[in-house]
Amino acid sequence: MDDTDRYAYVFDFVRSVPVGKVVTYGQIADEVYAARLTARDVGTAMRFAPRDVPWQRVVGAKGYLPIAKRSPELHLQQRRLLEQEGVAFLAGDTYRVDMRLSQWLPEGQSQGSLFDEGTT
DNA sequence: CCGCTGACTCGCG
DNA sequence: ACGCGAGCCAGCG
Repeated sequence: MDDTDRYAYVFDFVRSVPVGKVVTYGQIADEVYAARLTARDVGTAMRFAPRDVPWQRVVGAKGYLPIAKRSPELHLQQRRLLEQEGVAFLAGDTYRVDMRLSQWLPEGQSQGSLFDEGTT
């Protein structure tokens, strides 16, 4: 693959994320093996994301929003966009998305929490 | 080509 | 549960 196509896999994957769902940087790096990128590179890729890419649906591990640390403004916008799409945040925490409810799992992937659900 | 930075993660205290 | 440091590797000056 050409270097110029490297991020294209990432962008395409993000575009495939349904409204109301989110994916993590690490998940993308792992899922889009064709791009051969690390989670951090996915973050770099998002800076180059075309306008038609729903960047707000990409979150950090555990639903944390890494952008919050660098740009409070982008963090606010991301949170607002996600809330519009119906993505739930953890109660009293504007920095974390409720991954159990909103993480998008491409076909085939099993959600570990389905087994851990009955914790009580 | 070299060194630093960063929209990340994971592991340890 | 939380902060901190190390590892990673592609951009950028």
